[in-house]
Amino acid sequence: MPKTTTTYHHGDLRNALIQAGLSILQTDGEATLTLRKVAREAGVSHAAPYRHFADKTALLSAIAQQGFDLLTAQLQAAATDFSDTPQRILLETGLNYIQFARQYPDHFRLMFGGVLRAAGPDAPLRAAAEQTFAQVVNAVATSQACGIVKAGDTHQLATTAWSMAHGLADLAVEGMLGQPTNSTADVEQIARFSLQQLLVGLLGR
Amino acid sequence: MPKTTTTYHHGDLRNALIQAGLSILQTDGEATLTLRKVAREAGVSHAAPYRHFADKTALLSAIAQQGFDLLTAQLQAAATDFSDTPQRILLETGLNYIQFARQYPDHFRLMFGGVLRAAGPDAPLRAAAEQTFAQVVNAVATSQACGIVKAGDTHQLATTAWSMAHGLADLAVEGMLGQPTNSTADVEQIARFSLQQLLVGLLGR
DNA sequence: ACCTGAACACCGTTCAAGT
DNA sequence: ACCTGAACACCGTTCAAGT
Repeated sequence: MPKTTTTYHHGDLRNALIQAGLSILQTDGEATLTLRKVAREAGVSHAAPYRHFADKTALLSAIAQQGFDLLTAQLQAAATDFSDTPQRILLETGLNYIQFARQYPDHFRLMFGGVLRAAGPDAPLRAAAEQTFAQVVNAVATSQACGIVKAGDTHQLATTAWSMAHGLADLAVEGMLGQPTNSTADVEQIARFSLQQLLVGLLGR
Repeated sequence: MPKTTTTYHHGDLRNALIQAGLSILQTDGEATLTLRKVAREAGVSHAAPYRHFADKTALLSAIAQQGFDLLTAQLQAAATDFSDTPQRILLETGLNYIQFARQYPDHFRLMFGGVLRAAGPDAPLRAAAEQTFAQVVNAVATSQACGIVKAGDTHQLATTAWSMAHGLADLAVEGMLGQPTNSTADVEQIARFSLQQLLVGLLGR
C-alpha cells in the first residue's frame, strides 16, 4: 500500500489531471489546454479539479514540474551513457537538452514561459528547475576533472553552458535555427557547432 | 498628408489598438491582455478590432512585430555608439539584447512565445525577427573584420552568438540567472562572463 | 467603409448541495 | 472527504444593423 496513492472515486485524480493535461499539451498545444477540458478528459465535473489545485496556474505548474523531472532524468541517463567518455559529456548534455525541447516543444515552452517566472523563490517548481540545472553543473564538474574545461567557479561556468544550450533550444523550438529548412540535421549541425565553439572558450588557453 | 494614416472616426485605430495592447502588456502582463480590454482602452466597441485584425493572434503578432522593430533599432543604436571600438561591438550587442529582455519581459516573452512559432516562413513577423538577427550578423562581420572573431561562415557564427545572448536573456527573464538575488549587477556579471567565454572560442587558436 | 449591439459558445471560479 | 450542478462574470468571434 503506497502512501502516494490518494484514493478517490476513480483512483488518484490529481495525477489523472496532470496526465490529461499533458496529453492535451502534446496533441493540441497550450492554447487549447483548458481546465474544463482536462476535467472532461479525466471524466470528472469541471469543478472537481479545485479539490486538488488552487487554480489553473497550479495545475500548469504541476505539469511544468513534471517536465523538469523528465528532463532531469533524461540528462542523467545521457550522463550515464557517456560515463566512459567524460570528454563528451558536456556536449552530449547540451544536445540532449535541445532534443528534449524539440521533442516536447509545448511542454518546454510551458516550463519556461510565465509559470516559472510567476513561481516564488522557494516554489517546488523552482526546485525542480534547479535539479535540472544541477545536471549541467555535474557535467561541467566532470569536464573540469578530465581537463576539457578550465578550473574555476563550476556554478558560473555551468550557467554559461546552460545559457548556450537553452538559447539553442528555444530558438530551435521557435523555428529560427537552421533556416530555412529547420530539419533535424540542420539543427543538430548548428547545435554541435555552437556548443563546440563554447567549449573552446571554456577550455581556456 | 502621410499615406500611413488610415483615418477613421478617431484617427488610426489599427495603431491605437497596438499601442493600447502594448500598454496593457507592460503594466499587467500577457495574461490580462484581452481583446475586449484593448478595445475598451482604445475607446471602441469590442467588435471594432475585427475591422483591422483577423483575430486576437493577429493583434498579438503585430505587437510582437513592433517589439522586433524596437529591438532592432536598439541594437543598431548600440552598434553606432561603439563604431570606434569595433572589438567591443559583439559583447555590447549581447548585453543590449539581454537588457531589452529585462526591460520589457512580457514583450520579449510575447515575441518568442508561440506567436513566432505559429507564424509561417514568410509572415511579416518572421521578417522582423530576421531583421533583428541581421544586427547580430553585422556585429559578427565587424568582429571578423577587426580580427577578434576568426574567419568562417558569418551566418553560422552569428547564430551561435545569438543563441548565447538569447539563452542568457530568457533565463534572466525567468529569474534563473544570478541566483538568488537576480539583481541587475548579478545578471550583468554572469552575462559578461558568459559572452566573453564564447568570444574566446570564436577567436579560435 | 467603418463601427455598434446583441447573440453564441466557451472559459475560470465559486458555492450550496449531494454521497 | 470528495465530487456535482447551477450560477456568475468574463472572453473570442460572428453578424445583422446603423451611419
